[in-house]
Amino acid sequence: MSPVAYLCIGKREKTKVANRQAILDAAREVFGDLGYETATVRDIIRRTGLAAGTFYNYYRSKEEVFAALSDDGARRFAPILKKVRAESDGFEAFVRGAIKAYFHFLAEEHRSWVAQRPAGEPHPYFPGETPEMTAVFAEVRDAIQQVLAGRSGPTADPDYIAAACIAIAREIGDKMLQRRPVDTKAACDFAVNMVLNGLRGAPREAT
Amino acid sequence: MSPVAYLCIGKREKTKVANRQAILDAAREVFGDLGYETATVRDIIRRTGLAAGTFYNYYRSKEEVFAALSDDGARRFAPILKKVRAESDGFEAFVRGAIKAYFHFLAEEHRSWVAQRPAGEPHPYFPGETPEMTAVFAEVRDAIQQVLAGRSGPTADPDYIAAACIAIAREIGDKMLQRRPVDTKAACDFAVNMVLNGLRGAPREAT
Amino acid sequence: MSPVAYLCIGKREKTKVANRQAILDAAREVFGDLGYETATVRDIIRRTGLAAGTFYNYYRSKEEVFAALSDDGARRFAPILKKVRAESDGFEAFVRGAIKAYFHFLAEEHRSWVAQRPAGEPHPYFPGETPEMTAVFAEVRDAIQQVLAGRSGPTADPDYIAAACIAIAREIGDKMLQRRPVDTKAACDFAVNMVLNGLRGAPREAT
Amino acid sequence: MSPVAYLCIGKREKTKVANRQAILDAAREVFGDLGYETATVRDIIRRTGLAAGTFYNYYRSKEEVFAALSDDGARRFAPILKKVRAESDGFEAFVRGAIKAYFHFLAEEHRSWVAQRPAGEPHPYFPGETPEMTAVFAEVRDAIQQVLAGRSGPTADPDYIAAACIAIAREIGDKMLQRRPVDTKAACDFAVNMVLNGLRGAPREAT
DNA sequence: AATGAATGAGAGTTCATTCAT
DNA sequence: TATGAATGAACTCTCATTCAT
Repeated sequence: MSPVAYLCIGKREKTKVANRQAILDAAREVFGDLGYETATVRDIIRRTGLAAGTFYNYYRSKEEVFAALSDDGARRFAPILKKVRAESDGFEAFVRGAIKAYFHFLAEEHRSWVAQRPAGEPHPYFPGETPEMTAVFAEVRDAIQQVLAGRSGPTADPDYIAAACIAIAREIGDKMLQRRPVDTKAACDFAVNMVLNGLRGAPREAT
Repeated sequence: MSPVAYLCIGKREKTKVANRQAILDAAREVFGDLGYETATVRDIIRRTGLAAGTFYNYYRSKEEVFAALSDDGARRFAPILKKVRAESDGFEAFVRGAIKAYFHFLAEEHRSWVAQRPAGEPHPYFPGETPEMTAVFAEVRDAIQQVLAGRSGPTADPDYIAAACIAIAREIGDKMLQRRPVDTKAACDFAVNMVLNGLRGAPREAT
Repeated sequence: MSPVAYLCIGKREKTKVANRQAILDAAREVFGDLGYETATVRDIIRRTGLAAGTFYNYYRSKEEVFAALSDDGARRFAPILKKVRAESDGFEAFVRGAIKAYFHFLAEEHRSWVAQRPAGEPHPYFPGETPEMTAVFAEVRDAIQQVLAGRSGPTADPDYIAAACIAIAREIGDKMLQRRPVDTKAACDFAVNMVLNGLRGAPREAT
Repeated sequence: MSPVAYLCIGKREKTKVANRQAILDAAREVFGDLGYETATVRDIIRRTGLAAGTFYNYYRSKEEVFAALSDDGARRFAPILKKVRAESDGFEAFVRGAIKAYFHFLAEEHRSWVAQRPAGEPHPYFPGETPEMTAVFAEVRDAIQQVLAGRSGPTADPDYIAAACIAIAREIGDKMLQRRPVDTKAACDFAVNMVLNGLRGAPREAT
């Protein structure tokens, strides 16, 4: 409408992108604070300062913004993980690199989504179940299984192995974030040790 | 009330007990299917065929039936765990016994509560987060920490150790239940191996 | 069934009367404490120690027990009022006698039904609206109107007069019960004065 | 929000105000018909034709709409009463003015809230207990007591006096509204007479 | 595109009443 | 007749979503 509309990136355009991001950020915080079920769309848009209806211009539902959050997390962690794989020489190096990367990613993320586990609530929402992390774990699982598949000799139960590794990383990562100060080095050492020593027995059986 | 109440149980008492159990069972299923938050009291009573109000003759709220479920699970697992501790000679024996007991408990339980993870749902409720298991894990954590505390020499990070052990047991137990046939022996071997080997490194650091 | 059933007044018979009275008494208390609307049938039967269903053997509904309470109150006050009328010589004597009788009746009644006016509640239930008193006022209204009708010369607005007298008696009676000590004499004097002097003007107009 | 909000009112704002008023009016009617306790939020919104949830966009609870109604009534009557006090020379003039003002206020109000006393109902809600009137009476009580306090010589029981005056005004006002045609003049004369003559005796005692 | 009031299905819960025992 | 568990309609209130502005 305005004659210069095609010259500058319209304020509207910028707002559109900014709003999408604002909603995403707010959703991350709110899901972190309240959990997926407890969180309401109102909680999310209230935190953005936008109007209720505006939410639906960007996401069709609470579920969709959750999915978007997963994508977002995965999209940021995926390249990190890929780099680790490329640079790792052997399974041990990969495990060490991946856990380290994950713990740093965890620590550096907005702490906003760290679950505030409300005491009385029976069903807390914990970091590893964050939309972002759910997607991350899927990536990790694939990576582990591909690495294992590439190893010489048949490997015992790659599905169990991936599950156990992720369980350890998730649980220790969670505990790590609850401590002050957050000590990624110590957590990393513990988790890597646990995984590598733990697996030392298992694959051997298969040899 | 009647002095012979414990000898002859009237039909009323029988249905009362049966209803209480029916609600508990329905709640287990519904929580398993939908998760604590999504599940509604109506979902629970609908599954029993009872009337809406009847739920409140037995439990005062959704939260209370959840707690009852936790108690129920814990009450049944606690003595098993205690027996394992009493009969175990050393940490390894305890771990082996506890994991075995847990996996058998898991397998023998009503399969009713096995989460049906509906594909599209963003926030599944998985077995290890079952009310029953939540309580069980608390018991296990205590047991591990007591056993660790009793060992000679300072041990590295009992909190991390307990967390990792439980994470493995939970995750592998979950995976185990998803396979057909359910092979407790294999799952048990894997988990025990993982835990014992995994920990072999960690405590050593502390010596 | 028992062979002597027709000889003695069965325990059942006695219980039946006693239960009816117990429910009535409980209802009086509960209506007094909570108000008609807030009070529940459960509240009433709980106070009697009887079972929920038993209530319905005696009264068909909450409304019916309320009506019974009204009758009860009226039945006890009616003869008192009748006696006052019979013994009163002239309007003044009647008013004096009736107010005195009412205030004593009020003071001597079980204090149970004195409204506990819960502070925050917007709509308290006050003594004059007690089922018993509602019926009493109807009687008084009739008495006043009959007395006025019997007087020589047409009287101004007997309906207004009755309303005003009752309003004063009710309101002052209420206030009286709230004071410690309860001083029926002072309240009585005030109310009688108010009514008699107040009316002195009104009927005169009609002469 | 818009800087000219007070100049041009958008259609939205208009309906918003209209809805708020519609709910208030409906509440007045419903409270009048059913009484505070019996009335439900559903009853209120049903009468407006709005959706159930809409009620909560305006009032947080039944209690809040009741309070709003009280405020509304008091806000409109308070200035009238204040004017009467300012213009009245002496107690008699004040009483006469206040009662007249009250009766006119009563008559001119939306008749909507005139209680429809359904015959069978055991616990009618009568005008004087209307949320609006409850607030009004509090004001009147204060006014009477202040006027009495300002009089020369100690006065007998100002609390009883206020109670009696209000009782008369309330009751006669109520009766007045039930008659056709509504004759404020007659009711006013009767009530004023009653109050002034009635009090003529009482204060004298104290002299 | 942004707004925010309106919507109405559905949540948890209560309670007068019924009915098998 | 007494019991008290079962019933289910109705309540207050929430919230994802729609839609007129």
